[in-house]
Amino acid sequence: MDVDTRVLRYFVVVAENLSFTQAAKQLYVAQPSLSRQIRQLETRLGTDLFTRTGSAIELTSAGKALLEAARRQLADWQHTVRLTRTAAAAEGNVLRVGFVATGGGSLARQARATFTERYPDASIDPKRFDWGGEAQALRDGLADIAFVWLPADLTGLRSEIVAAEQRWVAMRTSHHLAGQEKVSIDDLRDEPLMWTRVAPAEWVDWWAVNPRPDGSAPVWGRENANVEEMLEHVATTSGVCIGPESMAGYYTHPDLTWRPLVDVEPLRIALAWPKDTANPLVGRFVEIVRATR
Amino acid sequence: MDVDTRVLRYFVVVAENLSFTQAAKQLYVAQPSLSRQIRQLETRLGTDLFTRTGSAIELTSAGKALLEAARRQLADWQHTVRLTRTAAAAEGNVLRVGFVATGGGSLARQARATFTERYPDASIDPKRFDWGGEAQALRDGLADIAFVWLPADLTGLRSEIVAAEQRWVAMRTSHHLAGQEKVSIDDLRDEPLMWTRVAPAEWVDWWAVNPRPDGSAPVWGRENANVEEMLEHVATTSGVCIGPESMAGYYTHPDLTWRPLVDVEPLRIALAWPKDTANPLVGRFVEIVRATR
DNA sequence: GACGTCCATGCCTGAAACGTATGGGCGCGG
DNA sequence: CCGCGCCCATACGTTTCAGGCATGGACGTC
Repeated sequence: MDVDTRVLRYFVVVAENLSFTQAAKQLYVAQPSLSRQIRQLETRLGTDLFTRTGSAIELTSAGKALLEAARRQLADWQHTVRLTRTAAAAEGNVLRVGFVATGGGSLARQARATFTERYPDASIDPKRFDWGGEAQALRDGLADIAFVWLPADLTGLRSEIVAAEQRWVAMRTSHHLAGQEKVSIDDLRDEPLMWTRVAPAEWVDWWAVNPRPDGSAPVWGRENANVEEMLEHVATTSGVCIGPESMAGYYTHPDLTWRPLVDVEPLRIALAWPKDTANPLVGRFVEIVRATR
Repeated sequence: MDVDTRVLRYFVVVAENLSFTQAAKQLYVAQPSLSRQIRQLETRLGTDLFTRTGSAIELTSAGKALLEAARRQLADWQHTVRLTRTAAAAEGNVLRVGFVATGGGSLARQARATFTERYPDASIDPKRFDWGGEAQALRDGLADIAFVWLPADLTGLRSEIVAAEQRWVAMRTSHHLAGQEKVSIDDLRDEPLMWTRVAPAEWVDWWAVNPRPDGSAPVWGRENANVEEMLEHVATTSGVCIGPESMAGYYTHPDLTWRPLVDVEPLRIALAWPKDTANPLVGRFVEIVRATR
C-alpha cells in the first residue's frame, strides 16, 4: 500500500489536535480536503483511525499505533533527504556553507580563505538563505554547515557560538535620525520597523527588541524575506531596520545611512551543523573556524 | 519535502535494474512515466540520482545513499501498515486466521473449536485469500496468522509445519480418467492443467509437478485466481486440477470427480505468523494448534 | 428552540500522473 | 559507412485526484 508523506503529516497534525478544523487551519488546507484525505487513508488501511462521535473525535488503537509510527517515518524521511543531498556534495568535495545576509561576517571570510588554502582540492559553496532559514536548511540537507544567527531552533544540530556583533540601524539618508552619530532603542519608538513572516516570531521579536525597555511594542513597517528586500524598503520608505555591524559595511548604498544602536545586546552568531553528517569537510571547517576566532 | 512511497518503489526498481525500460516492464508502467517520476524526484531533491550517458545509466553517490535508505523506508512503512491493521484486530480481541481454499483442513477446524471454547471472549475471523496470497497477507497485516501452503516465501515470518495432505485430482465426471480408482502423474501427461498468475512460478510448478518425472512439461489449461474459479473451469472444460485431499471432501459437486494422485509428494501445510505481532491471541492459537496436531 | 461548532458531502477547478507517439544519441553489424 | 536496434527524453492528450467553496446534518449550549 502506497502513501504520501503529506498524508502522514496531515494525520499527525489531526491526531495531535484531535480536530479536523484546527488541523486544517494549521496546515493551510480546507477542512473538507483534510477530512477526505484521512478518510481515504482509513479506507486503504482497512481500519478506522478516529472515532467520530458527532462533534469530537478520538484516536482508535490503530490510530495510536499509526501516530507513533508516522512520526518516526516522517523523521526518517527527513533524515534520508538530508543524507542524500549531502552525499552529492561530499562526493564532489564541496562544502556548502549556509548563511543569512552577511552570515558570519569577516570571520567567515577568513575561515574560507584558510580553508581553500589548506584544502586546495575541496571547494566552498556559499548558500544564502532567507531570514531564519539557515537552521532548517541544515536539517533539510541544503547546506552542510551554517553560520546561524541566534536566537534559532538548533534541534538536531551541533553548534557553538563563534562571534558576536553590535547591532546597527539603517535608515534613509534623509531620515531625521541620520543626523545623530548613534541611536538609542528609545529613539526608535515611533519608527516603522521592517519585519518578516518567514522567520519564527521569537526571531522577529528579538531583532525588533520587542517588548522595548519601556514595555511598549514596536511600530511594524514593511514585511520582507531577505536583506535585499529589506534594504530596498528602507531606502524607499520612512521605516528603519536593524542589522549586525557587518551589514553596515557590506551593504552600503547612497540612499542608506547606518548608525550604531548603542543600548541593546549584540547579535550572537553560532556555527552549526547536523549531528550526523556524511561530509568529512564539515569537521575540518569547524577546526579552522575555531582556530580563526 | 514530500514523497510518495510509490516513487520510492519506482526508484529502487530502476536502481536495481539500472535500466528505465526494464524497470518499467517490471512495474507495469510506461517507460516515459517512469523517467518523469525519477526526474521529478531528482529535481525535488536538488541532486541527480543517476548519470545518464546515452544508453546506460549509473547510480550517483547520492543515488546509492538514497537506494539504501529507500529500501529501509519501504520496509518500515510495510511494517507500520501491518502494526496499524493489527492494532484494530487486537483491540477487538479478534484473531484473523488466513488460509487458501481448504487451508489447514480439519486441523484448523478442531483448533478453532478448542480456541473458541477456551477463550470465549475472543473470536476468530477467518480470512480467505487467493492462491499464494496467505503469506503476503501476513506481511501486509491483513491476517494475524495463517495456514500457509508450501512452497511459499516465508521471509519475515515465523512458521512451523503442522500438517500434510495427499494430493488429489479433480476432473469432470464425464472425463475418461474418472473411471480409474486412482490416478498417476503419468496419466496427466496430456490433460490441460489449471494454473494461476497470482501465485509465484515456483508455487505453480510445484502443484503442476513441473517438470514431470519423465522430464516433460505440463499442458497448461485455464488460468484462475482461487478455488471457486478453478473448480468452475474444471466442471465446464476438459481440463483437470490438483488439490489437497481435503478439497475433495469440502468442494463436492455433482459434475466433479476427485481421484487420489498416487505418486507425488504430499502438500505440506505450515502455520505462519509475523515475527513481531501485536496480537496476543497469536501465541495462544499456536499453542492450541500444536496440541491439536 | 435558536444558534454556534464541527465533521461530512456535492460540485467544480486545476494540477499531476499516465499512456501513446515520436525524437535523438549510441553501439553494433552488414 | 550506413542502417538498424536499443534506450532514454520530449510532446501531447486524457484521466484521476487533491483542493476550494458551498452546504447539509449532528450535537451541545444558552
